[in-house]
Amino acid sequence: MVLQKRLYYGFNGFEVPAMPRASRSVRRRRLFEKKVEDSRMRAFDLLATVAGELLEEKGSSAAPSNVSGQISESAIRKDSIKQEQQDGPHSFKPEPCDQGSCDESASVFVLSSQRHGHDFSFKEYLHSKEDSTFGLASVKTKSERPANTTCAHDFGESRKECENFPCMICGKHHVERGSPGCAESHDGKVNDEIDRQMEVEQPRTGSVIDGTVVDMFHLKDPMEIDTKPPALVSSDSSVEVPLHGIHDHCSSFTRCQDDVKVVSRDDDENSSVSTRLSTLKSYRLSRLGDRRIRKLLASKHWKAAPAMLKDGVFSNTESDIKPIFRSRKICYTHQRSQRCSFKRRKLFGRSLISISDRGINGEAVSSSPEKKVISEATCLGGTMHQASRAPVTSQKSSLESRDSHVKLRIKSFRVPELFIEIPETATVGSLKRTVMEAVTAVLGSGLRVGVLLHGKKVRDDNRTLLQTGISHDDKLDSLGFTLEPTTVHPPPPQCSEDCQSLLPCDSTEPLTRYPPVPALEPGLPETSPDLPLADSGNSTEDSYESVPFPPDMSMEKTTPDSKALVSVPAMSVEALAVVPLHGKSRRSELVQRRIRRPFSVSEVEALVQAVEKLGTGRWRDVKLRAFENAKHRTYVDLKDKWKTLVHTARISPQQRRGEPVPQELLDRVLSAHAYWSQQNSKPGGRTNNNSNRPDSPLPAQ
DNA sequence: CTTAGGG
DNA sequence: CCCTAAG
Repeated sequence: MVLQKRLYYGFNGFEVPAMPRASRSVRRRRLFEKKVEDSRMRAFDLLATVAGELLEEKGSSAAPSNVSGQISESAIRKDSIKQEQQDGPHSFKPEPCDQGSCDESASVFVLSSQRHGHDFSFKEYLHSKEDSTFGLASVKTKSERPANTTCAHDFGESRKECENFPCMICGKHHVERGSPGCAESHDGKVNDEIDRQMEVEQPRTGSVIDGTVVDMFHLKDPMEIDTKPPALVSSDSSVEVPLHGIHDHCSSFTRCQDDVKVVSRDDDENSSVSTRLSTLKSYRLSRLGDRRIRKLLASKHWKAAPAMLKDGVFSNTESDIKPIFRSRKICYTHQRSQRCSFKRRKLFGRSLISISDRGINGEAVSSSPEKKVISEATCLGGTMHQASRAPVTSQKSSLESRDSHVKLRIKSFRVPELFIEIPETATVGSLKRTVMEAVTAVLGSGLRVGVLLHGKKVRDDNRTLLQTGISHDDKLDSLGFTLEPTTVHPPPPQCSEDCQSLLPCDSTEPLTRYPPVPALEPGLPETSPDLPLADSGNSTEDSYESVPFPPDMSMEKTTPDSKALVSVPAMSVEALAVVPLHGKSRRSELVQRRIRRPFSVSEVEALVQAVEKLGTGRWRDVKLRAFENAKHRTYVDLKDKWKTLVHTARISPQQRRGEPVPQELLDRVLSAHAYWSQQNSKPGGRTNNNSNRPDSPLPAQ
């Protein structure tokens, strides 16, 4: 029946411009932390990495607020470079992909800062593929400083301790300060570790990219690493804050387009046209177990620990980051998760979104160790710098004061590769919507932010910025953020964990796939004839799918110059003291709230029509009837909308807000509401006659 | 999973 | 929209 050809597009990823910091009101929304029970919660791959700049609040309250939403890598580079030049303080140098076959491999942007005559640079950025719940990055210093310190921690072994996300804290600071213990782990030390690890791991995962070993390894739980709160930072606190940017080859959407792989095939044939396709298929198969999986996920992985909700202090930190996710909430309770799952299912409807390994691979590749890009840190004096250059004394004082804030500027997030499947007959519009959907789903299906400090992941959510050193510039040579999937994709039935680990990197298997967009298609199941409105509703629904995302979100138009300023308030030490470091809270995740999507008049009309026919109390049916294709409208949403409609209809027009709903509709709402209220209240009587379940249209209309 | 309601 | 208790 469905013989139309479908196109598969693979996006290697694209840049998502950073978002401006959300308003307090938005952030006020409580954040919950979810604990991931199953350590194996290996999300697939890391979705994005972000380079951020951190500023000490002091004096730089008016940090630049433009986000650079680079569209293409080159653009990014230029941008960055340009910016750098402007800012002066940092030297920025994109790492060229010099490796022969590394055409696709990414390049690493490195900003190094010069501190005490040493250059720091983001040397590599690696992501774990297996337990890819986390990405891993390591920082290498320009080795003027031999890596001789040794850390007692062995980062390797913990492959299975997924929960223990790898985290390395490379703190030059530490070295310089000669801190004892693991704190020393950093710089060369870590790198060595990594390199070694890589060597070891490589064969196992067999991930070789462009001849460069790009594998992942796992480190012990960062927590394990004695990341002691930075002692009051001293001296160099006035050092410039370097900006480290990391981008992989496909960091930008535009760029990815070049890379878009379009494979046209018959859905029922050539099941293995290419790796990608086969991959797609496998995913499709995996969908079969969707339900079961969801349940599993819900019960197994999402048994959130509401108890952690009160870890308050961190909430603050995270709340500030939250905006990045477009106000999406992450499931944190069992039920919630179910719902999320449900939604996800719906959202994906016939489409699954997959986040391919590419993301990770790409990232990893991008930072091939061999590549060396160390730009000399040069100029200083940018505004930001100046800010951070505040006298030590002031720094200290700021540290002491509980009001000190840390300001971060996230240049952009990178969303990993996406795969979508869409009929050839689909319109460009639907393609756009589909992509949007995919993006939305990916972004909304649960992402959490990872924080990288000096290329190392900071896993301890209970740590304050102060403790972590994020509030000290001297410790902030680089602060990075990563977007990580919170979803747990159960390993393919046929594959065991090992299998996964053995998956070749090259196979950019899509984790999610986007099926064709139904709308606009001729052969789509039409709505029942007796529901004209529903039809319109349906058709419109889809259009709603293309939720108007914030401009900066749309890949089509990104604002290159804008920069988001995300600030993370530093927490007072005292506050921290109160917060116990529960081991659990480590693996917590943020929950994002769904994006708000106001009902349009046409949607309202469809809703009204459906309710008139079905009555209240049958939201499921209403949904199916009028919003079947509106994946983002759940029956609960419809119910809620009806509730508000009734309310709206009762209040004076002046009190109404939002897109005005035609009075006519409101009248119908009241009418229907009254009718069904009565109908529902007196069920006893002649149920049959009067209101037969199926559909008893409102009498007088 | 659905409903129904409170938040 | 979210969150939940109930069914």
